[in-house]
Amino acid sequence: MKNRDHSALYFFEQTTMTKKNTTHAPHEEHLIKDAAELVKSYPTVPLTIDCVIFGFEENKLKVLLIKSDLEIFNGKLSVLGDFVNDNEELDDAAYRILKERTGMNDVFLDQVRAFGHPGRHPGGRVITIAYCSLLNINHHELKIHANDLHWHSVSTLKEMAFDHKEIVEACYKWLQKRIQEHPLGFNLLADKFSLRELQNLYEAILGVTLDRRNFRKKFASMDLLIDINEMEQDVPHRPGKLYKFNFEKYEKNKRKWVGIDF
Amino acid sequence: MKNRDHSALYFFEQTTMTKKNTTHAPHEEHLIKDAAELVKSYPTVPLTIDCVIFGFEENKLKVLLIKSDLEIFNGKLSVLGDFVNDNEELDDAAYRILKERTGMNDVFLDQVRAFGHPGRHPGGRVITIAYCSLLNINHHELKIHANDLHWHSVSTLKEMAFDHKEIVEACYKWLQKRIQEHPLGFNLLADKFSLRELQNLYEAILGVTLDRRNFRKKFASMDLLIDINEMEQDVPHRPGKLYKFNFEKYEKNKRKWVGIDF
DNA sequence: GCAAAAGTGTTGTCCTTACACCCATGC
DNA sequence: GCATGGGTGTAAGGACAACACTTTTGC
Repeated sequence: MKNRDHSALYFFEQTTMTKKNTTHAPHEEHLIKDAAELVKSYPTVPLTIDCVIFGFEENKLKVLLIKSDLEIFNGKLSVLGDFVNDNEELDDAAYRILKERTGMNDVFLDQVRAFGHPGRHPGGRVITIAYCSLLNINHHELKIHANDLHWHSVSTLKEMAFDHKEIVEACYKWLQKRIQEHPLGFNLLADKFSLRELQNLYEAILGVTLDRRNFRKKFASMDLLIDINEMEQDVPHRPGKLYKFNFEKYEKNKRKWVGIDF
Repeated sequence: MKNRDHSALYFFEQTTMTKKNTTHAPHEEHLIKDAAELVKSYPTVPLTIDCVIFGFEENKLKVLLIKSDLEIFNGKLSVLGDFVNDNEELDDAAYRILKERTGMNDVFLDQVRAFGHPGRHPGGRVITIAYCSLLNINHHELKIHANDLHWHSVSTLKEMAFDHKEIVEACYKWLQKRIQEHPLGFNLLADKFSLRELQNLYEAILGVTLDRRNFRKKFASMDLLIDINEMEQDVPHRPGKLYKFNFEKYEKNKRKWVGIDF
């Protein structure tokens, strides 16, 4: 069968059961009538969500941490977590936790992945699903300081409670990848920002230094920044121009992506 | 504070507690001594894993499905799932399920994400974690045909049981992205393969047509294919050269990745 | 006037794309 | 000899990397 002459869509319009199946009669003898009973027979496990909330301040990437209130961890740091309520959407639970801890709910929040190592919680098996967020520290003064809630530099993380070091690192890698493919960064700058601030942010998150001219050219060629004809104020050097990100245009054009590269 | 003159690493060597913390005494009054009791107080939920196993045959991408044995779904299709045993690693559970259903365990398997919509299972709330795999259909004859296990064309999926349509689609998107950044595709070709086979695979998975010369140049420039000086046999046209993928070299060189693009 | 950062252009290299012809094999 | 896919090269355009000097402001 030839392919080259077919449009790509053609592949996706064909019926393709393998022959093997047609030689077997369907097995309909043991259908389960009571789904609820089936589910009751499953083992169950406590489920939590951990929110890894990154912020940016003084040109450093930070992450919001508390001291674990488990005595066994002896004051080690932990990310913000809580259990998921019965019949609560996972995403909703994540936003609830974020709101409970920071008062914010106008922040994107993405699921990263589940962590379920049986020994990860000293009190028994607990599955956790990590969510990741990025927000502007100066937009969210911490009103609660229970458990020593604070922004901690990502670069100086030592031991943490549970497997939270691993979770933070997984989220950090996820973030590094994500910020290169999506305009996350603008969520953690002020509404108006200078190109220098934008570059500092990328450099801090990616852990690299970038050529200033090339960086500016890159964003200029994307044509997604709006020059608002304002300048920085109160800086101890020549003030830079301020921009806004053109979210509308970004949403319209999105990403036409094909590019094998590994 | 200036950044431009510092190496990237410098950012990651600094201590950065915010001032806010130092103005608050630690709250040590309510430490929890009994972690097990704490965990016992959490709600629990059944946890399953669903394996979305993609295969490639006759230039079409397929996915391994069974008929749901829940009467309520009336024979609708479902991916391979099972609950996670007590104290079983999530990854282990995924490999166990894959092995139970296909007999295989030399296949990569990656977690995609968790699905936890409260209404997704008719028997009550069940959280599932989707794992995704890609394998060579011809390496794995299906020995079990319980529940009408079969390879189903990805392009003709209709309604499915549970939220499995959503899960398959999420995994398909994940796969499309993943195969462009990682050499997954070689797992589902024979050990020796022609460039045409490789291209067919990419075209089928990505749903595009690619220019043959450019495709070949791309892989030639990567220099990750080993020309084994053999030719295709028994093809009804001019035979092509056969290659192997140089996994060793790939592993050594990996990916030095920075490239903002959205 | 000095320190600090803003702003700006060019060149070379590489990657990507588009495109057309002859070749080897089976039938 | 014909049908099918294998194999190849080139030119143009775009993206990226490297690189240095002048300008503006606060102090």
